[in-house]
Amino acid sequence: MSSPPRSLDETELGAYFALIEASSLLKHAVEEQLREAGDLSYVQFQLLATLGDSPTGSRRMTDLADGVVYSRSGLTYQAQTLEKRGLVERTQSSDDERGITVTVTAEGRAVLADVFPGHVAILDELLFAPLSRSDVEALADILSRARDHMRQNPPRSAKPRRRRKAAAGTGRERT
Amino acid sequence: MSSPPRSLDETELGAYFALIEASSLLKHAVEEQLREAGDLSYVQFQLLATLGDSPTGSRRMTDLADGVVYSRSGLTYQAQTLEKRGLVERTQSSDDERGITVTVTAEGRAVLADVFPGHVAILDELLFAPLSRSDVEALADILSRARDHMRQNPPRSAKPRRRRKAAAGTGRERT
DNA sequence: CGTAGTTGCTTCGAATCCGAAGCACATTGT
DNA sequence: ACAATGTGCTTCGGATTCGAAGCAACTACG
Repeated sequence: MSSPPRSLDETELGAYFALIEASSLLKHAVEEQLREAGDLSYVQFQLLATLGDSPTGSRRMTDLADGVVYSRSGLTYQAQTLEKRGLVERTQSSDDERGITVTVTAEGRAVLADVFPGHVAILDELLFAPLSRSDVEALADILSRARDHMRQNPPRSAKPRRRRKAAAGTGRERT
Repeated sequence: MSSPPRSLDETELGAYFALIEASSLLKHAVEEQLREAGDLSYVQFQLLATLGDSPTGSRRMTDLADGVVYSRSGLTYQAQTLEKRGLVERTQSSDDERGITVTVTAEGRAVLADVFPGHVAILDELLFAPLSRSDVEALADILSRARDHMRQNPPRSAKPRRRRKAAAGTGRERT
């Protein structure tokens, strides 16, 4: 509310840049592996993996969107793409007439299994190779906290679908 | 070459997911702020910031591409976009007839200055708020090492421009 | 000098992504 | 039951992305 604008020191800048760069590089590498091994985009892999993780192999769209950092529309797009390939199925939720339940198919699991070893290998080579055990532990701990914090504090996005009237008048709008 | 395929333990998975999620969330948040504050995409901001960092305010395209994790074509696109808005200028390198030197304009610097405080604020709120000083230091240290390692080891991308002959016949291409 | 291979950047086509708007079902209050 | 509001997902339009192919300028080497 009142924290004065301050600049970042060198360490903070370093952490920020390293975070962005490292994740970008890793993501690019993984994306390439996924494309070659199973013709999957990163999101598609994330979706399949999330579904495979579930005991029933299925989730609702919204839960998926929560798990992956993705826009709803992007999720719809990828779910449709995966469905066309027969890697997932989409069925109406029995509970909620407008809810869609996405389920990974046998073929989806097969593709997942096909891709996974290479995926792990990339992570080993690129991310974990230069890190010690305690590095990995520290990374997991620190970044988990950061992630949880960010999930709780949607910065100014995730608006309630339409700034509820004028309650959001933070004086931020332009023009 | 011979490391047997192994699975990742819980900590490693945690570190990996936390890295991807945290960076995604942060990037999304920052992107939104940049769009609202200065109508810049993340890459555009990175480019301007990189240029602003340089003493002369200019760099060659290739050096820019190295600094940012980006495809060449994407860089060309964004440089053109920024040029149309008058935030950068592109001139032929005197040295190399085919080299392009990109220079940030006064207006580009203005936009940068306009956007920067909000940018820092977001980082403070979302990334640094839940972290201690030593967390930040550890993060900077660990991720810098990871990043440097990845930069040195292009996984299988960054091919010498055309897989030298048929050396890459892994039998993976589909039809 | 001339030819071959490299390197810097752009163009091209297609895929992917997002936010805003829209539609349909659900829930709540009266 | 009805209206008002909230929620789940999709559609739409446009922006951004990438890899592959292409063009032009450099470099090496005979």
